[in-house]
Amino acid sequence: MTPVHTEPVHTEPVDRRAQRRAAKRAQILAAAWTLAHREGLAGISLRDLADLVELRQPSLYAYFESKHDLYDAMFAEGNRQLLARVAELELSQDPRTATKEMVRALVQFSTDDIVRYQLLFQRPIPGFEPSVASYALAVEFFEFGRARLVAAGVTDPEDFDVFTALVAGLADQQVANDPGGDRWVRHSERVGDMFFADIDRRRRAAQRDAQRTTTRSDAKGASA
Amino acid sequence: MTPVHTEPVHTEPVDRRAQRRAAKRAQILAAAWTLAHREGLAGISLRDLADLVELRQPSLYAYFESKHDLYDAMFAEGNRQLLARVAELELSQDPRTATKEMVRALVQFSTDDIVRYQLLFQRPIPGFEPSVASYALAVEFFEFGRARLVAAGVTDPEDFDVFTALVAGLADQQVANDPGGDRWVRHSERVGDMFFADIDRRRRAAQRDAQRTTTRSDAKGASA
DNA sequence: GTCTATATTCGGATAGAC
DNA sequence: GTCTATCCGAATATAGAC
Repeated sequence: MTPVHTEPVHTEPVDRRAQRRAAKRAQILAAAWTLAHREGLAGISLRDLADLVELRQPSLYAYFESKHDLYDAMFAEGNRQLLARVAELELSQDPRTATKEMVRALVQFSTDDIVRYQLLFQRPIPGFEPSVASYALAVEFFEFGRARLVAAGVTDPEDFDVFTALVAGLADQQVANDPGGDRWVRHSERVGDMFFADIDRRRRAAQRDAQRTTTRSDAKGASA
Repeated sequence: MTPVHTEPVHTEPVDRRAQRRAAKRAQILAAAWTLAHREGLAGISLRDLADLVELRQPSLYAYFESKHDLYDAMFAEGNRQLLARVAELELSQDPRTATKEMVRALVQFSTDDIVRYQLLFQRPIPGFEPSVASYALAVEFFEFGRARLVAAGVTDPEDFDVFTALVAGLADQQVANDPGGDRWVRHSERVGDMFFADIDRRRRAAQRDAQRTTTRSDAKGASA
């Protein structure tokens, strides 16, 4: 009963301690997602969360500095999942096909978990702003998307704005009106084709204009 | 000072009473929008609201049965404003042009007041569902939009789903990333053209397929 | 690191006098 | 219809013992 040495009890290797701590943190995070699915993101209460992981509510503060800190961890986790999803995609060699595959993956990812979608792409928690570290993950995905479009020959920022609107619209409608389904997911390729057809159409129009200007004003001079 | 008859004081015509009441209700509603712009939709507190209209907080219950009832009135008002906006549009005779004008008007309407947009098109208040009467206004606008597309020859529900996604995407990106600006508003016509070009392109493809089937199997027989 | 106990704040809603 | 007074609930966060 009465230990002769208290030393051995306290000499649990630091690695083990950190490991146990990380595991508990992960458990709390998982429980937070469960609660968010049940009550909504804003509906998570630290009391309920503590119950789920068999802790008292104040003990959560040993793992997260505040509720916002918890949201921030969820935001980071969601973004890492998104990055992992696109990383495993085995994209086509054809850059346009690859772009459409990415669009579908993103819309599918959105409908797979709508509270995750809300946390990543909407602002459902008043006052919550991700930390710079977490936000960097979001930027990383954004830049990945842009790179796919650049590879497909789309470099104009205006074109990219149009593209983001198309993707956002598919995801938004999917999540809002057919959560978990595929009513808008299945239009991903079509919308991608629509976008590239528009790019081509505008390029032809621009070429035609340039042609007309050249022939009319000066046979082969530089335009003013 | 001391009234001989109390009667005249109480015989204020019912019309006047109702009028005063309606005016106060409108004042409260306007104050609620002001607060929503300042603190967010979910950030409205009945105490602050009462302060703004020089009432005590419980007195608000003489005008609204509950906070949800207040949100419902705001939801209805926003939808009436949207219907009024499109009603005054003087749409073009050409149905495709008219459709694009409507798209621009909706995206512009969204960026004109982002909390109104959130209330009408997102679900920022957990647990709030509009009443049937208010929801009917939203349906009315939806049907107006569908009628414009039918007039433009677009009747396939799948096509309409794609269309709603495009519009939702423009509004969503506009509100989220350039509130009050026009970074996505200005792409309204382009996206409309993109959509109709896609409709045409798919029709040509369908015709070509039908042609090929007919010529190959039976010169002029009905397809199986 | 976990606990008990509590501080603190704030919210919507109700009772009942006038 | 408006008021004062109050209820009731819920939430995050902190203090301090163990």
